[in-house]
Amino acid sequence: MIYTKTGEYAIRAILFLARQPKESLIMSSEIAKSEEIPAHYLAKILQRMAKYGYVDSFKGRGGGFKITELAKKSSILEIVERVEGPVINLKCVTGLKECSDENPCPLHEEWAELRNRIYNLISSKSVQEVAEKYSETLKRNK
Amino acid sequence: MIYTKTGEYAIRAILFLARQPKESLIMSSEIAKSEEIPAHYLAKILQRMAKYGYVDSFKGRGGGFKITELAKKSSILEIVERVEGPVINLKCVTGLKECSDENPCPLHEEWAELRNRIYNLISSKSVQEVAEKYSETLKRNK
DNA sequence: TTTAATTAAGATATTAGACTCCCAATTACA
DNA sequence: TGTAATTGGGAGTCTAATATCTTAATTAAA
Ligand code: SF4
Ligand code: SF4
Repeated sequence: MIYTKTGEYAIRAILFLARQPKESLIMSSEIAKSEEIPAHYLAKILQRMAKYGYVDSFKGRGGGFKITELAKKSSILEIVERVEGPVINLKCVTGLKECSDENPCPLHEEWAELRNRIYNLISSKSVQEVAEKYSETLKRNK
Repeated sequence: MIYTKTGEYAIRAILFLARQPKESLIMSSEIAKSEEIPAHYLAKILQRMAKYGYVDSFKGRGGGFKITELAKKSSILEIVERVEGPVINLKCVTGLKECSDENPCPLHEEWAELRNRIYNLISSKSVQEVAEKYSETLKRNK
């Protein structure tokens, strides 16, 4: 896993919201059930995402959440980093402390390339793009 | 980070031992100091590695540890998995639960390739190879 | 106006990993 | 023979992430 559960839940929730019909309000409990995420824990995450402007929240009966334009335009990496803290821990495959720029370990070169590609993979596409393509896949296989 | 601290410490310790002159005994505390690893914690890890046959241990005054042939031939992945538990958690970049073989998310294809390359990177070279190449680098830059 | 449904917020509980401490067993050396 | 230096092993502490629980605030509907 590249990120923590908190980050994973956040992404699963936001991608779920991104696949819903425009303007529809989804309850926290509904997302939790569909995505098999602990309900109260998810509620906290949604709360935070509301503060960050990734979802709009509506209290009271008939209330719920919907994704914002900001979130649609954001990358997965951006959202995860916002939710779970400063930086995803992808410094190193090996996690060796001994390395330095002058003394890279023998795995460094290939690792550096892979690391960049991973970052690119989760930062170059918007949530909306990912969600749309995924919806198509789901439709095709129905 | 791909693995836990425990796994990281194990690898740093074993690579440190692999760089030492043949047959020399190194104390746990010495490794801890050189590699900046909490001493007592490392002691535990070495204890376990002794059980697994990755290091030979010698008690009493003048005692210490040395790497075994088994460890030299093993890959980094093998040792980490043995020390820190069944499997390294590299299932997914995104960590999405929603995916299945029939419904892969849009990132799956590239991710699967990267994941394989990471596994390959840490499983195709032996500890000895990695240690030797690293020793050369250190020598060159001295 | 009352009740039910929903999010907001804060407090608490659980867990796993990381780390520390203590003492027993072993061995070398004075 | 005794003392110091080492690993072995068990128990315990600390911490952050994860998860749960409880109450307040808000809103819609009865
Ligand atoms: S040199 Fe690179 S791959 Fe090797 S331990 Fe350092 S960061 Fe990791
Ligand atoms: S389809 Fe692949 S990349 Fe996407 S969530 Fe599943 S395992 Fe991860």
